[in-house]
Amino acid sequence: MDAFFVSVEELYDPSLRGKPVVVGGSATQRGVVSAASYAARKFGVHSAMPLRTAHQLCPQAIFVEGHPDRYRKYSNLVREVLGRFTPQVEMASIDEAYLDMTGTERLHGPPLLAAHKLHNAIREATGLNNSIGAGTSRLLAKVCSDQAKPHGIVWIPPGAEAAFLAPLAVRKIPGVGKVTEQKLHRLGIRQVGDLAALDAKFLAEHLGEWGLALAGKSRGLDAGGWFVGEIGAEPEPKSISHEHTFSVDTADSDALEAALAHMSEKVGRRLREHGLWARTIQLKLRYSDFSTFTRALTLGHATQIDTEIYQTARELLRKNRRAGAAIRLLGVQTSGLAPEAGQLDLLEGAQQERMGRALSAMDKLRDKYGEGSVSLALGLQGRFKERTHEALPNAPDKTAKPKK
DNA sequence: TCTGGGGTCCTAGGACCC
DNA sequence: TCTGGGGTCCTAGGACCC
Repeated sequence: MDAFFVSVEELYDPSLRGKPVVVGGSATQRGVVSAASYAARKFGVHSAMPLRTAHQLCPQAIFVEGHPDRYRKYSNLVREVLGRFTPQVEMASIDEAYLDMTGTERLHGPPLLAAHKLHNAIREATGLNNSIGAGTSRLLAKVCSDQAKPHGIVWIPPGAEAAFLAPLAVRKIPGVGKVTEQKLHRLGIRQVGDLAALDAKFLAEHLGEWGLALAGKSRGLDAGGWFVGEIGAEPEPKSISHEHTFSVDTADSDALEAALAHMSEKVGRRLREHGLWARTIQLKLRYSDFSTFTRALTLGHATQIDTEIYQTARELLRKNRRAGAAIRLLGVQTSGLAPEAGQLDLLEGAQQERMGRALSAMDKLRDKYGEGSVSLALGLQGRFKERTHEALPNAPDKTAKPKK
């Protein structure tokens, strides 16, 4: 999808159309640009840029808050359209998908015709601009769709892959970022054609396993960790996390632990939604100087219980934080996810099951009556009301049992 | 100009096991 | 008295993507 977040905002407020628009928050807020309209891009504004920088570059830009629910809604609409063309659809992100069109020629015609139908169908169903790349691999399709933007279609027929890729900058290959680009430049490699001309062994020597994958990509193949496997399988998440950058750095323990409790509840809730249990809890810490640390602990069993996640994260925080130092960001991540609770003795297992059911009931109450309607007895002194403005209600004392 | 939040994959070292 | 080879799990950090 082209400038997806901006385009969706334009649907809700047509007066934004054609103007420089930045999605991500106010111009003075801590944060970065999630999406910029093409009018804003003319001023050098792009995603991942600090909001304040964007404001300097383009003072007349309109800054709007992001609305994830709206984007999810339109993403689902697009997904429905894609499903009409082939069952083998893989959403690669909220605004990007791969379709395996193998064997659909009799239904949809040759690649370019099928792409046009799809392009129009998406536009009709959502009112949103989109770009389509078509080719013999996911890598090709992805690179083509980038070249097709905005609102275009690019198809590279079989056999033309290498010639199409050769003149492109190495940075155009998905997976080649700033660091790899610099590394390649130092080796005298600037274009994809330079890469393709090299011996795979040479690349492997300088870049390890990644070099081998690059050699394949430079020839238009789906190689390396990305892009392997069939299109269409919805993979289970490997980690679930929540993090928050404070609007002002803080060393206040109550505020930090309240934030941690809030994030633990968010993570626990999403684990339950996915029906997943986590064995590893990770704490993420960022100080004022932007130095960032992670500390993890793997439990003897798996959990999806808010309090257990919270207590583990809190221990990690208490043990590892630099005393007195102001903290910019805290995060809670869970990994080692499995669909079952796993190793527990019978008694503990039964307790976990009951706790899990109680929490799911709480989740339903929150759905119905709002986030503040129920809370776990997390024993908080502080309140967490950063940015989200959903302050936790006063928690009962530690001895209180969760209500039925 | 100070740098979000949600992810995936890779690397590398150490513990531990056979 | 010096010191293998393979494998898995865990931890920490980093590149990269949207």
